[in-house]
Amino acid sequence: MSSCDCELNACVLCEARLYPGLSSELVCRIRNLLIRETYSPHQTMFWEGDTADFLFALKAGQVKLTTSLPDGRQQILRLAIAGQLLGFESLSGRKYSYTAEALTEAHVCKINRRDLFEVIQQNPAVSVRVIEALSQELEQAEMTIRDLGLKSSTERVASFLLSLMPGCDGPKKTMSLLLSRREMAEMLGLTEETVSRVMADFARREIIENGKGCLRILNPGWLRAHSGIANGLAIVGSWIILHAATLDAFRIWATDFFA
Amino acid sequence: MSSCDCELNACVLCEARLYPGLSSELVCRIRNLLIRETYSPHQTMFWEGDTADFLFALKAGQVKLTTSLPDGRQQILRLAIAGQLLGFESLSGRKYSYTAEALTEAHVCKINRRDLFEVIQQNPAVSVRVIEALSQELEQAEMTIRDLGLKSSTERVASFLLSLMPGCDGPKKTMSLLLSRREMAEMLGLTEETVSRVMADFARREIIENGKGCLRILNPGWLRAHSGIANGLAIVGSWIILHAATLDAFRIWATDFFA
DNA sequence: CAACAAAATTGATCTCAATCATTACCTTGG
DNA sequence: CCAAGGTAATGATTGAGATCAATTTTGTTG
Repeated sequence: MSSCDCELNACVLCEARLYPGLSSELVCRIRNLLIRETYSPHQTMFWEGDTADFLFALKAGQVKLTTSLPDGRQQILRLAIAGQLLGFESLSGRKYSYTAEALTEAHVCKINRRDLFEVIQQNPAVSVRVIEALSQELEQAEMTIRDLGLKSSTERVASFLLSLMPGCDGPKKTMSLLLSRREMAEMLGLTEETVSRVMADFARREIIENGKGCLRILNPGWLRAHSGIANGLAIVGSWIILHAATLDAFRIWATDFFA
Repeated sequence: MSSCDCELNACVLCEARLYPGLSSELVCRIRNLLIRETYSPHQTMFWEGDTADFLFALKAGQVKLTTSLPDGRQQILRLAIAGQLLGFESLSGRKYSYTAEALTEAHVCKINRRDLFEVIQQNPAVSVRVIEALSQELEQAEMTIRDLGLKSSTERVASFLLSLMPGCDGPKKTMSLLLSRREMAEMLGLTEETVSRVMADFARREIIENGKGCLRILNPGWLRAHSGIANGLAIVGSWIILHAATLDAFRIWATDFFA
């Protein structure tokens, strides 16, 4: 396709994440509908309430999604990462339901909502990818609902910190913390002060170690045990009491243990 | 297609919601992959942790989606209604991430996960529908996140009651309340007692009137004003102070008012 | 570097909702 | 009829986290 004005391999991430297994011809056709953009840190991609003309695929970087009640109370819905889709929530509505602000430099592909329909109707592989991405985001959102509905402040901060750990491999790895205390509070449904206190407590117990804008997790095991995802299991006399929800995890553990 | 063993118009909702504009031939082909099922009230469709072999489309009825932490704390994620999809969150994983229990008699179509991929790859119209449905569910989930993160107990109960109102038309209409106090609490991130107190308070103020399993909203305006979605607006001297998030709603209100 | 502003920490107090406990109110079945 | 068990309402008390306030730390700018 000679009218294709983009090199095939220029947009690796985009291609890898959205168009695996498509012919180069098809990719090119789609490419012409896509607009690539880069946002710098703290730049706002779009505002809650704006007319949602474009939908976005995040190729690299991290984006903060915020919504608020009319009286000004703010909630961070999630931190979008590479591979996620932005703005699809407004597919049937007309307006963005949240504000999207880049935390790091962010590379996106944006597409007009009409063009999107054309693309997904013509490219089954793309629609499968979109469905998978949306399903995963829905699952993640539902886990957030669970956490906000059930967890204590300590558990919320603990699970948040764990969610920052890249591969759950080695402990003691320093990593960057892009959010301020206020933003952490806005994510976790707490106040700035509470987050600060919990973090200070963690540091005092030598579970974490925090410098400016970065963080080192010294004791991920403790965090896991106090993040609410720990197994509910009690030993009373010669009885082992465990919650039904834990049964499966226990089975695996027990099999390993007694092998 | 003679091998089609179902009448075309037997499954109106299913067709209407998932397959608009498809040829009857295509619909028939898809139909053979679909399994229709009916669940009675309190029957469990699937359990959290079960292998997710099937995905569901809810055609009629109401289904409660519950998840829990390993120590037994429970959270209702949402009440699924006709037109919504169930189990898609497990599309890339292997297990259901929540338990689905019918509240009313529930009519569903279920489909094997492999067959689903075939269907959406062959039928662009279906995938568009699925994408729209998932987007809407994601938007709804994000609104729930906002509510759990920000709202007070009164605001939570008020918005929950409003969400039960069918068409926001006339007030004073009696409707059925399918959830117990405990279940309302599990939805709203509160305790049974708190919900009971707030409801009693509403009844005392003559905002609602509640019998067993049913409910009459006497003053929807009050509920709206106290559900957290009310406009943030204060008048100080000759100044009108309003939050940026309210600006748009205010503009519309003001235009009407001064016309 | 001083001077200022913003972010973070820490302390004191308060409040809303959780917790604990009791009673009332149903429904169902013997 | 009462006994039993489950749901709801209500009271008394506690407690986790919010709020208010002060201080320290960090970052920014002339």
